[in-house]
Amino acid sequence: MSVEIELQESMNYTPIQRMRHSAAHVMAEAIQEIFPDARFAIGPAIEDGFYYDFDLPRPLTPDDLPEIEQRMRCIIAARHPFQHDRWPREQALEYFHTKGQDYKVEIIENLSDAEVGIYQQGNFLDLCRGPHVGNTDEIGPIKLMRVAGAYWRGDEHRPMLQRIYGTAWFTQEEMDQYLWRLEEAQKRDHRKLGRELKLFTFSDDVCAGVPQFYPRGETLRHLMESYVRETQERYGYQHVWTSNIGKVRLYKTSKHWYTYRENMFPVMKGDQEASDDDAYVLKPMNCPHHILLFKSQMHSYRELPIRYAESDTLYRYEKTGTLTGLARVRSLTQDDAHVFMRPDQIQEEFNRSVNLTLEVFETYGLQDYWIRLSLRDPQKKAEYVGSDEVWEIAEATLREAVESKGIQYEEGIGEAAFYGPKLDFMVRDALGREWQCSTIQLDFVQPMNFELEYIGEDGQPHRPVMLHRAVTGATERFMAMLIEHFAGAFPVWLAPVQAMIIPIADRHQDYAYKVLEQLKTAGIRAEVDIRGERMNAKIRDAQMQKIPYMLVVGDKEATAEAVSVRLRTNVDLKSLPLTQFIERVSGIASSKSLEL
RNA sequence: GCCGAAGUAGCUCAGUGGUAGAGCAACGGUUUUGUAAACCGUCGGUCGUCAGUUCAAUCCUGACCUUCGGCUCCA
Repeated sequence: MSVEIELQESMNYTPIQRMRHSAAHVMAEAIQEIFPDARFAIGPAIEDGFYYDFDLPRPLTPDDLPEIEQRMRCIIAARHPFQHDRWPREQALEYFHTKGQDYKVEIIENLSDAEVGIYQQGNFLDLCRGPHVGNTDEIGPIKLMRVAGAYWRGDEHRPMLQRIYGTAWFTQEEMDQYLWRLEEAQKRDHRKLGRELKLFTFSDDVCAGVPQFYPRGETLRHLMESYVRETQERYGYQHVWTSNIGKVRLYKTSKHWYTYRENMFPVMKGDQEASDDDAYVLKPMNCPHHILLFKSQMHSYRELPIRYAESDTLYRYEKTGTLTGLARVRSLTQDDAHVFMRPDQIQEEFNRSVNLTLEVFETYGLQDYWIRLSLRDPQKKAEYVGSDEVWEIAEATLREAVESKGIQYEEGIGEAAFYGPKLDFMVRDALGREWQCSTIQLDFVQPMNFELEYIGEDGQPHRPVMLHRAVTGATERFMAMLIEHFAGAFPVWLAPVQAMIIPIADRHQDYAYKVLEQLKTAGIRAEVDIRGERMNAKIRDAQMQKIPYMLVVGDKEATAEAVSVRLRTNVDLKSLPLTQFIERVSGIASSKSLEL
């Protein structure tokens, strides 16, 4: 987000945002007291709080926060009024230049107004459009959360500034509630649950960002992927399999090489005499491979659309600093598909993709997502391939398709893929970070790169249009989201272990295994807990593993061919005939119900 | 990749310039249990890796690996 936009948006601050923005200024004053040579960048209100970016003579550490916070409290208690003024542009430039405030000077230079806003509280004077609260004592409880690095203007080629994030609320109750919410969110963190529920792990001896899945995690992956596969087939997709490696020249043809070569895992250069173009890399994306499948045969207009789907693992060398549990990995399994179609089929194929995605979201009970229409940044045309004309057609077509479908969306300028605009489904994780999952991309460019053709009704070759789409995106990232969405308590159809059989005493083990056999025969994933623990301990452990059903078996159950059913919701269903339990679970699992 | 923090037993963590501890887990024994942790005992760590400083390094310094919080990026 540009500084200009932030400053403009600040005009529309809500009361709490205004207070948070004022808190940022107070923090800046505290910093000025500690570091008289500090240079100030920007300090807006954000969701739940505020931040301010500083250029300081030394790095901040978390140990600095208490002192800054203490000084802020003093400033707040000193009841300084926020004084607003408007200075002529030249005066402001002169002032900030004299003060060595280069960042402020740069901001003013980018403003076209004749006058600029100035706010002062206590000894701190800042360039700012405001608005602010009237007096520092109107600022509620504050807490500084963390220090972080941030590039000036978000540009990695510009200086790295130090950012302090803080939170501010009108009342202590709201603050406490917010901190409690953060704690609760941390309990859902998929990295923590992934270890506790024995789903996956990472090893320093493999590769950063490459998860290793335990049996329970693999079961979960497999169920997720099977579900998408079945659904896709119902929607008319055909599955293909392409390799895990490809030659550099393939990705040069698709132009991916020129944008992403730094992110491709090199494998080897085969023959010493071979050219660089013949070197191998691990497959970073499927599109060129699917395109080869299409291109290697003649196609009639009657065959279209052709929908090739593939769910396999791609490798991308993501920068180390970007890796985050399963949410950002270097080995990602995309439920990818490429549709080759006639131009007149775009609308229908788009609808088909959207419907497929929404159906899957519905099954998972996902509601906390939003949709972004990702467009090209017209200021940075060089970063995209394809002519203006093609882009205009693609963007207009996609926008028209979204609107005719009646979908609510927000536009994301500069969020397009390098070959075309897309529709992205954005989901939030437990800690409020947003991740792109599903995506639908319209592409007129790759068919040109590969000179794709089909034979039309007129007997002449025509160029097809492509649709790239992923339903859940990457299995890994979607799993991260599901773990957090369900807090590890997966619906029955997804639970790696659906039932834990708990024999009360050793003499009940035979019956427990008999129950296990019958459950397995019925396709229910179950285990017997034969450890020498007491029943209470076994129940506790199954509960902590979020296993949907705990089946306690003792003398009564053995004689009655029954199981005593306890749900992970603490509900006790008492003794049920085994056949009745099997019927119940089978029904819930096959309907993918979220009930127990 | 950049800024900052961190890495001690399988997990959660304590600790010190003189080669380390707790709880849980695991294992062994006792107990044979009716809906969220029985009791006793045992094992377990070249303190992330490699160099350097030092009589002596888990502790200090450097590089690297990995993780965490952000920034940038995400076909």
